[in-house]
Amino acid sequence: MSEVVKKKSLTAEDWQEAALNVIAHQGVGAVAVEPLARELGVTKGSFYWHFSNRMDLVKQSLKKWRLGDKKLVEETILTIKNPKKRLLAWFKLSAEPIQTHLIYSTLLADRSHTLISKILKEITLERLGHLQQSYREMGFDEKFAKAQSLLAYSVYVGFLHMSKTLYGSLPDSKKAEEYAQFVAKQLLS
Amino acid sequence: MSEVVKKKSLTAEDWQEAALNVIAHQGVGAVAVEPLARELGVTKGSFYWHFSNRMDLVKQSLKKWRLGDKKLVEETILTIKNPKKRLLAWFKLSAEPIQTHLIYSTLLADRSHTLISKILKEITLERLGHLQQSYREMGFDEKFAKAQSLLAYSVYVGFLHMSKTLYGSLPDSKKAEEYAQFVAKQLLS
DNA sequence: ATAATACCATACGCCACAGTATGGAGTGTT
DNA sequence: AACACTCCATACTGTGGCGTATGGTATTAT
Repeated sequence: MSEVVKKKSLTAEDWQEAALNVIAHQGVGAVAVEPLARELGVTKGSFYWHFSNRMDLVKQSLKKWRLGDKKLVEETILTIKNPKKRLLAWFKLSAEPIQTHLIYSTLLADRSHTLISKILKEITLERLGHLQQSYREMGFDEKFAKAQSLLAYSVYVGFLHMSKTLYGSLPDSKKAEEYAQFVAKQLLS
Repeated sequence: MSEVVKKKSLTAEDWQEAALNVIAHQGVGAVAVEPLARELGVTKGSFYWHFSNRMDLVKQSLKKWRLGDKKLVEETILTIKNPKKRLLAWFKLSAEPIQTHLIYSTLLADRSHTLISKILKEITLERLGHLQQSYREMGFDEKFAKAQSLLAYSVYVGFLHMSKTLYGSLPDSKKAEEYAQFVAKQLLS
């Protein structure tokens, strides 16, 4: 039914998506050219036509991921005017079983390259900013908003790892919803 | 001053400590025999006298780590009778800048081997049990104790990653103490 | 002193993957 | 029909690490 039409040739995006899939489940270190080529049913010849080298693929893949993730947050979270509701939506989205979270949680422990560390720091600071802003808008003072946003973000990161560790995958939407509600209750009062 | 006495020969423990150091900073995937040998000033010949192969080293290193970590928790946390004080002590220890936390946080994103996943799950469940027990002893009902322990443990895991991500290393004792106090205030009331 | 044992160096074969060089099939262009 | 361009296969070279085989040196035991 789905995708019966065999593609004649691959695009750079095809390679990036395959790479992101590997990153989400095995980490950046597992992104290898030849295995990927095998998986896609082609050879290295194709790869080196689309990319200059291995790191180039990783770089562009993560760029693609960041763009998609940013778009998701901007459309579903930042559009919410009420700060408390915005935070709640953030907690809920955080617990949603989607690939972007898997990628992020895998990146978090990867210190194999300065590029990764740099990206991680940028994203984290950006998101902490959003949280802090919301807490400020709720009327809390600067210091508390900062501490609370750090706490909330720690919960987010920790939760991702926990679920992956315990269940082998992210929890289903129902359990996630429950958990998000509990977290919100503890962190929004 | 320190360790002026050059050792004549290496022990298996020397290799394990070197491996744990690599794991803490680069992850299990970065544990390689020849680079380690270079670092220790010997050759592979030494390694394959002490261990049967690479995975054997990883296995024994993580075993050593778990033993040390378990001992630490048992001596400094589980001996505390008062459950609230015990939890506070746990939060404080969690924020302490010691290697064992680095190792744990690095392992959390490593899905390169079933052994790692297995170990992670065991440790996590064990620690969650301790937390849950404490919350129960504080008088909370089963369901709340479970949810709260999951939340607390998420904060712990998240905090480890956050500090490493933002500051490149675990925070100093002073900041850690501050943070632990804040967390305790939010999660112990 | 001699023999055994502990520890390590050297040298080897093997393999997986990175990256390059080049040719060639398909498709569109004029 | 001739050409160009896109995409990929094939066939290399090079490197880094794994694991083995074997011999050597220092230490300890007897």
